[in-house]
Amino acid sequence: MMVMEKGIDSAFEAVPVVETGTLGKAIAVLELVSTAQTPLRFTEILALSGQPRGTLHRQLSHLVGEGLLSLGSDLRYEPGMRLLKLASNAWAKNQFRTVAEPHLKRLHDRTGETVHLGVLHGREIIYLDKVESRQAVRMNSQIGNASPVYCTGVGKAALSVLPEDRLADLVGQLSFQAYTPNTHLSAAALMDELLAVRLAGYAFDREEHESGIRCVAAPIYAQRHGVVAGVSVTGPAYRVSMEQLELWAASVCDAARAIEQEVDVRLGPGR
Amino acid sequence: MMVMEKGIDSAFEAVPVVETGTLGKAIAVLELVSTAQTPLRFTEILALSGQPRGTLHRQLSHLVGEGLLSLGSDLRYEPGMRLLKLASNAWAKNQFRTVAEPHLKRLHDRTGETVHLGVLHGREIIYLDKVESRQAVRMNSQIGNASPVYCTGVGKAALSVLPEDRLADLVGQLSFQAYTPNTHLSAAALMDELLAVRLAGYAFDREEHESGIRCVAAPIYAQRHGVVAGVSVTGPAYRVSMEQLELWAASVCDAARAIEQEVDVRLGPGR
DNA sequence: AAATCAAGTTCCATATATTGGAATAAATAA
DNA sequence: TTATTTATTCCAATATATGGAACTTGATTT
Repeated sequence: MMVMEKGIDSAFEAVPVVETGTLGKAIAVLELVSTAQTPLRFTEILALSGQPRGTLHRQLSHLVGEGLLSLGSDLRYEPGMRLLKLASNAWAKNQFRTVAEPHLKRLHDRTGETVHLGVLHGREIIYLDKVESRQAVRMNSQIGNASPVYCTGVGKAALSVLPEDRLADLVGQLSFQAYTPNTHLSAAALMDELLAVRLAGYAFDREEHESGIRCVAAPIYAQRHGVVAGVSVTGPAYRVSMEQLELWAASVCDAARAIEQEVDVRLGPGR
Repeated sequence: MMVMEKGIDSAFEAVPVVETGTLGKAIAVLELVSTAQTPLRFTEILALSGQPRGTLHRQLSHLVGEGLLSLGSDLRYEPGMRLLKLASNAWAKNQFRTVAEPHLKRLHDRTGETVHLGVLHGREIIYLDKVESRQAVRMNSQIGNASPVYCTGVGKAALSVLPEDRLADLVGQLSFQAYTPNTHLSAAALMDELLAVRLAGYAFDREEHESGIRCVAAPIYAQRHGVVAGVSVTGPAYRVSMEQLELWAASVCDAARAIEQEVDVRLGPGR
C-alpha cells in the first residue's frame, strides 16, 4: 500500500497515495468548505461532498468541535480560526523558510523588486515567504497561496530539477488553464520550455500567470530535506524589462544556490 | 451531548466541548507536532502524546498522507504545506476580515501606527489582520498568531463585551503568566480592569504583554456572526505616550463601531 | 564481523467509532 | 394554520481504529 519510499514524499504528492482513513474524509470536507467562495449551508455541502446525511453531519460537528470550521448563527459553515493558528505556527517554525529568509532579503536589496520563496507541493507551488518593496497592496495575500506549476517562474524552476520519472508523473496529471495569452497549454510546450530552463539554470515567467507581471526564478533542490522549491524576483512589466530580468538571473541563482547549501549544512548531516 | 446553543460557540470555546471522535485525536497529534519548537521524531511524539505505538504510527501516517504533516528523510515530523494552503484560503475569504479591512486602513492613516484586528477564540486572541507603518521587521509574523486575552489590548477589549456568565467561565479557566512586570496576574485584577474598560469603552495595554509596547483597543461585538473581536493601535512606548493613546481612543472606537455596523448590515439580515 | 541495542514499522484479534438510511424536529414559506 | 424545506437525531450493521506484541531496520559497540 505504501508505494513510495519514505521521507521524500512530501514535495511530490498532495493527493493521498496512502490510506488516510476517516481523517482523510473529514479533511476533504474541511477543504471543500474552506475552498468555497462563501460560507456554505449544510445542504450545499451535502450536495458537493456526496456523503450521506448522517455521516456528513457528524463530520461537520467534529470539525466545528475542533475549531477547524465554525458554524454561524445563520447555519453556514466557514473556516475556523484554529486553521490560522496552526498555520501560523507551521510558518513561523518552518526551518527551510528560516534558513532562506536572509537570502531573500539580500536578493531584494539587490533588485528592489518583490522576492518570492515557493515550494513544490503536489501539482502546485505554495508560497512560503515574500519580501516586498513597499506594502503597496495586501502584504500577506501571497503566503500560503497555491499557484499552478506550469505558469509561474518558481513552478517551472522547481520542475526543471525534478527527476525524469517524477516529472513525467506530475506533468501527466496537469490540466492546463489559459490564465493569459502566454500561458503554456500543453505538456509538450511545458516540457520544451523546461529543457531551456534546465540549460540556463533559471526560468522566466513571461506574463504567463498574470498579464503585466513577469519574473525570473531559480530552482532550489534540498534533497535531504525532501524539498523542491524556487526563489524568484517579480515585477510589473512596465517597470521591469526582460533584459533586466536576464541581468538579475545570476543574483537569483546565487541566492538559490546559497539557500540550497545552507539548508544542507544546517539541516543535513547534523540532524 | 451538545451542551451549547448553536451558532455562537466559535468565539467562546477552543477546546472541544463536543465529542470530536477520531478526528479530535488526530488533530491533537497535529497540534502537538505543529507546536513543537523543532521537528520531532516518532519516539518523542510517542512520549508527548501518550498514545500507544501502533495507534500513533497510524495517526501520523494519515496526517502525512493528507499533507498536514511532512516526514523528512531524517524521520522527523514537521508541519506540512497543506496547512498553509488551507489557512491562506480561510484568511483570504474571511468575510469579517474583508469587511474590516478598509476601516483598519483608515485607522492606520489617521494614527500612523500599527493597527491590529484580533478575534476571540477560546481563551486566546487570534490576530486576523494587521496594517503596518513600514515593513520594519517580519510583517506576517502576527497574522494567525495567538496571544493571551488578559494582557493584550484587543483581548481585554473583547472580554469587556462578553456576557457575564461567559466571561466568568473564561476567566476561571485562565492561567496567568508574567510576560512583563505590568501583566495582570490574577482573575481579580483582570476583572477590576475590565470594569474600567467597560466604562470607558476602550482598553489599554500598558506594556503588559511586551515591554516597550503599548496600545489602545476597542471591542467589536458582531453578535449575529458569533464574533467577539477587537481593533487596536499599537506603538513603541518611546514614541507613543499614554496621552497620545488616550487621544486616539475615539478613532479606535469609531473604527470598531463602523466595523460592527457594517458586519451587521452585510452579514446580518441578508444571510 | 558479529552482537547488542535502540528506533521504527507491521500485525491482528478485539473494541469502538463510523456509517447511512430513515425518523424526527426545527425553521421557513404559503 | 398547513405545507415545505432544511437540519438534526437515532440506531443496527459494519468498517475502522485500537493497542499490545512481534518483527525489521539501522546504528553502535564488542
